[in-house]
Amino acid sequence: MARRKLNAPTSYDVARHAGVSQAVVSRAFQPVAPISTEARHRVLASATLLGYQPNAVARSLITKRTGLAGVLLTEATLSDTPDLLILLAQALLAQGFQPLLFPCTSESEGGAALDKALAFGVDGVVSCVSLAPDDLAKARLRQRPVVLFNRHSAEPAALQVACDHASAAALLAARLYAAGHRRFAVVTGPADAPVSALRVGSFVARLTQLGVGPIQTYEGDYHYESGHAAAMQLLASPAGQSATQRPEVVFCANDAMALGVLDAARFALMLRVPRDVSVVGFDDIPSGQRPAYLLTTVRQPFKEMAITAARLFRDALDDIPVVNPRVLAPGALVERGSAQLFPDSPTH
Amino acid sequence: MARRKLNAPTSYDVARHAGVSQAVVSRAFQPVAPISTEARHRVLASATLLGYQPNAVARSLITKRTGLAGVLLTEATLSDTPDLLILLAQALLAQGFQPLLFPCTSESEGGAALDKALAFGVDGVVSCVSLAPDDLAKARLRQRPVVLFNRHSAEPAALQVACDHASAAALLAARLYAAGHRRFAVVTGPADAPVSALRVGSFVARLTQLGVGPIQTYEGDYHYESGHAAAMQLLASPAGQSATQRPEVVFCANDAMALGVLDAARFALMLRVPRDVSVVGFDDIPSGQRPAYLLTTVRQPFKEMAITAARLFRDALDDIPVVNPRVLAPGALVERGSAQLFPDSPTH
DNA sequence: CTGGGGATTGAATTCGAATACAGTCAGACC
DNA sequence: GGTCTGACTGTATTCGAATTCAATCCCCAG
Repeated sequence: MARRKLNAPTSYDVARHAGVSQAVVSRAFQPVAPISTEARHRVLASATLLGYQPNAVARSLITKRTGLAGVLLTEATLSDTPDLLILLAQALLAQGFQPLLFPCTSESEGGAALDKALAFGVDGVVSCVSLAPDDLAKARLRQRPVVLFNRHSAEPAALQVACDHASAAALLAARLYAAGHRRFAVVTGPADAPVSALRVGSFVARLTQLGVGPIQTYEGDYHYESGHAAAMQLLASPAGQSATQRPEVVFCANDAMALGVLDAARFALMLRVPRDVSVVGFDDIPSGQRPAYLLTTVRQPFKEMAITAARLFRDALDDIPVVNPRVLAPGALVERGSAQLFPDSPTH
Repeated sequence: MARRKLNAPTSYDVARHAGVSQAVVSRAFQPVAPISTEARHRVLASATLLGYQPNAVARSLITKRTGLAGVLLTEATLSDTPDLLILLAQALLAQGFQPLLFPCTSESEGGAALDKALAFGVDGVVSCVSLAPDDLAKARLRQRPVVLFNRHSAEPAALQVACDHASAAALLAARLYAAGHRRFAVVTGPADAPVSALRVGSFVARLTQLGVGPIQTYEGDYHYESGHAAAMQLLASPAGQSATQRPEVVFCANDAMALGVLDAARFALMLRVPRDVSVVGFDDIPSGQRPAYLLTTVRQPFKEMAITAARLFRDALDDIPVVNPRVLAPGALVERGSAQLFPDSPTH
């Protein structure tokens, strides 16, 4: 394609107009630099007159900073918890970084996305996608901080902010057990989703510890529809299966699937929730809060997590020693109406 | 902050390793360039060995292309229709552009966001925020295409992709009128939301045209809660107001508010939907599709719109003459259970 | 055996701003 | 008055890849 002249004024144009050298123009745009106030005013006046703005590309070439923060996330995360992106973007923006999006179709694309981000010259990355130790090493070699968000790495120095999925899930399991439930089923996320593994794994482990027998498992994909399908399989009463064999509790690896389970139970299977079956999820998405659902779930403190991640990011970039590179934020149990959580209330 | 050496290999490093000049390395990374296949292979081999990737910043400085597409959107849009961002991001990615996010807190920040985007060196912008003619002019001066997404500009040459909100809303109004409804209420979005104005304005205009009398209006803010509040005011039966004065239809400028209206009607006011009141929205968000809501609404063909916007963007950037700079995509009426749409069925 | 032409190559320049460094200038102080 | 200091200013260089242009090389026709 033909090179086109882009009549954006350069620092030389401004310099000529203001009667100074290009270096002075450059200095006028830095907060602290050896330049007289008089010169600065004159330059800025000429600049606004000509509509000049420093070219970020040229600046980045020499400063090695672009002001860009790569944000790696899967489409699943994006559609499942859209608020996360807003909060993360705001937090990064507040620290002076523009979020550059790298959507991944699967959890395994993290490495490629990181490479791409580094090639784009991002100052660092916040990753809501798993990254291999090699990838982290590559970024560190380039002095680019990587903050893992709700993802884990064995690397002790890796920066990570995550919700304490395991503890919350274990607590939830214990509460349900204490309420008298003994027959459980779980709906997992896709096999490669680390967060699902953490949640479901911990939930099941706690129950097993408490002596609960085999727990039915259905592998979902984080979407509403798969929750619906899960319920149809887990809760349906085929000939020969009595209601006393039906799970009393269905725990889902995320809220979207829990809503699917809930709707299937109520509208397709004509079960009463929570009387016939308790449904619990994880995330606390807005629609679960509505009176039509009143989903009992675990809330992730996304806002705080996002702010922490952005701060960690910035500190690492500024070589400020990081006190605690791995932040675990507690999940909060949100009790609404979709689960029987009290031993005294009748479960049948 | 101290300048730190970032040991990312440069084209010179690769050149030395491969025993060629820097120019050859550069050429090896372009799809078509005067270079022998043998040299290309050798360079690429050295490159992978050293972990070299061309520095996008340096490249951009000379090519005047960054491969970045600014995406301007309000937080309202982001939280209201999160799928839009995914689809837009995917469509831009498919055309070879990385989406750089510019979240705006209000519709009035578009100009500032555009300036920022231009300063970052984006190749162009897709804006889901209103832009003043001055802003568009500025971008054109720099040869940066701007595609308005669901926003309108009087400028005849402006690139725009939008859902035909007006026609869809008018059609919806006519259908409801034909079904026998005569008492209407509307819940608008925030005053500065152009899309809300289009939808509500057209809806009301069509009804007025059909002879419907005064229509109650409630100004919402696009959020679920404001829909709930709207319903409490519009549908409550204070002393002296009989059910025959209650609106038969509540039209909301978006689905989120419609869900709020629906829940308030059913759970707070104990009205049956659609028997006592019909509720319609606009957008077709996932939760409205669930059996708990079955919201009657208008679907925006976001996927097609996103693809069109990305294509328009690319074509404009490549100087490919744009056949039709203003694309209007039809909205599809989605009839579910939340509104009485048939004249023959009993409305009382 | 030689010259022409196409295919490659490399040296040098370019993009635009930041900065090291050397130079200028005014004022202060002795 | 001379010199020193500090505050600016300007020149030249730098960042890393793309590209121009002149120089080579190789192959083949004459």
